[in-house]
Amino acid sequence: MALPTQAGDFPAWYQEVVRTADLAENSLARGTMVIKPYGYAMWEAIRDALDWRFKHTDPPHENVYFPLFIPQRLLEREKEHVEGFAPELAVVTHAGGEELGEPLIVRPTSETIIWDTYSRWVQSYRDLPLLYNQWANVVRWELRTRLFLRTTEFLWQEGHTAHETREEAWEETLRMLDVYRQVVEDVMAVPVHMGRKTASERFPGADETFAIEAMMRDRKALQSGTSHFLGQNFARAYDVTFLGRDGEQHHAYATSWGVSTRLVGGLIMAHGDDKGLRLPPAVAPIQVMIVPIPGKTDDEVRSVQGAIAKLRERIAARSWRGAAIRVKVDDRDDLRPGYKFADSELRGIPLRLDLGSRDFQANKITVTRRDTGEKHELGLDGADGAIEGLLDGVQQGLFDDAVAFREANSHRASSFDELKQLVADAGGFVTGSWCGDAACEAQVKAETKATIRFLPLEVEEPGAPCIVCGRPGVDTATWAIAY
RNA sequence: CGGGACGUAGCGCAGUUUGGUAGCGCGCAGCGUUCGGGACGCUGAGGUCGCGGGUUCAAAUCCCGCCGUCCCGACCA
Repeated sequence: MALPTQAGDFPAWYQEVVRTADLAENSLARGTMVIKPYGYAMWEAIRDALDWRFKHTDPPHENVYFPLFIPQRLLEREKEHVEGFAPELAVVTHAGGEELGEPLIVRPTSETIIWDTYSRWVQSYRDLPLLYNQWANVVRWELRTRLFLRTTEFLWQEGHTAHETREEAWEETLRMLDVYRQVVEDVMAVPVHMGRKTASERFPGADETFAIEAMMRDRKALQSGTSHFLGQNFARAYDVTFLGRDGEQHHAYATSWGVSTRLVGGLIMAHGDDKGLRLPPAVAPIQVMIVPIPGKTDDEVRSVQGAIAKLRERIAARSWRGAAIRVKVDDRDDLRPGYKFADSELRGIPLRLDLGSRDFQANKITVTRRDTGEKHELGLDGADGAIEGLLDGVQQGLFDDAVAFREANSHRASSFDELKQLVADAGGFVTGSWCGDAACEAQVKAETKATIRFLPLEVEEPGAPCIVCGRPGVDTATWAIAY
């Protein structure tokens, strides 16, 4: 279980944590997984935080649901889009005991069916904007899969908006990217960079793709969410036109944005350590675990149990970040305390309270922070009052840890040799000047396996020559090996 | 699709070279001793050895065919 120092060993550690912490397991169908209650609860916490923010933007978004199946001809309307997704489509050719006249695609994403529908919903500029999101599953026939990070079927949300003007759609694209940043940083305690993608990493059919990029504990990058400015491409392909204020017909402008259950994988890999998961309290299905340490005599057992029951109630009656504190007593009577300590750590529970008869007699209780391992002694009577502050501490501590780790593993390169050496020896993020040519980008990938993870949100002239070819740089790029 | 490895109990594996009663660790069930950092003893349950065919007195083991999984690469939230 030791956290590997070599990137190549990381998958084994990851697999082990996902399995032993009881988050998910492989299922029978190729590349798919069964998400178990503990793992699903983590997803729910992330999902709810996102959903709330979608609904509280100005103007707000609403949820809708579109079908799982997409008629093949519909998908084929947008050329770049269909070419991008063709290799990874699952197609239903038989149903009801017969071969279908027209195959049905299992959605890999829903732009096509949604924009076909929007063509009937939009006639006037007064119908705009459409600000809709759906929570759904999608299927992409990936060649290699890994629990949560890349599965054949995954859960996600996809926002699809239609706008009157280019400016408005552009703003929406960046607004939702920032919503992702907020949730991933504030709730998951994972710091991210927001940036533009290069043309080669762009979503098929998008004019511009933005992403949030996080660093994992093995120093590899994980694209954690994307927000696309789709221009008028889908409006043209699906005839979404409206009569404008000027009395003329116009094509609507589009955005789409999504995050998936991959975030759960990112959470595990951004915070995990030798002992297993480390969960930020905002995501933790159980925030506080109370471990009773039974005494020798029946009297002792009873008094400890009584004290724990009272403490549990007092903690559960308190709230943190607007919700009741999720507290549990590990009352499994067939396990020894040492096992329960390790189990609580493996599952990443932010705070553990140990109470035995010695504590009870001294009227105190020991609290252990999962993120740092620090132990504090609290008075038994006022212990519940300290929990909120401690949860704040863990939430902030994990974020600060991750920021420090990322900064320690971010480097600048001024030459190709330096880039190659940094990627090979140090790993992490390497920033340098780039001429904008896809050939230079491809050369770096071929020689180092590193790809450009992001460019700054605004084009920024680096004022230095491209570190690959030496021609004038037009952008500042950050390279990394990615998941 | 190219290169490599593997398929034996719920999980992790040994046994295959050299054919001869199906094994180990963890987990699981019962009982007892334990219990402040992953306890121990005893007893027990659990297996069409991936599938199909062949060779043989006898196949997890040898031969042929098929299926599946994992790892490295190309694809990707």
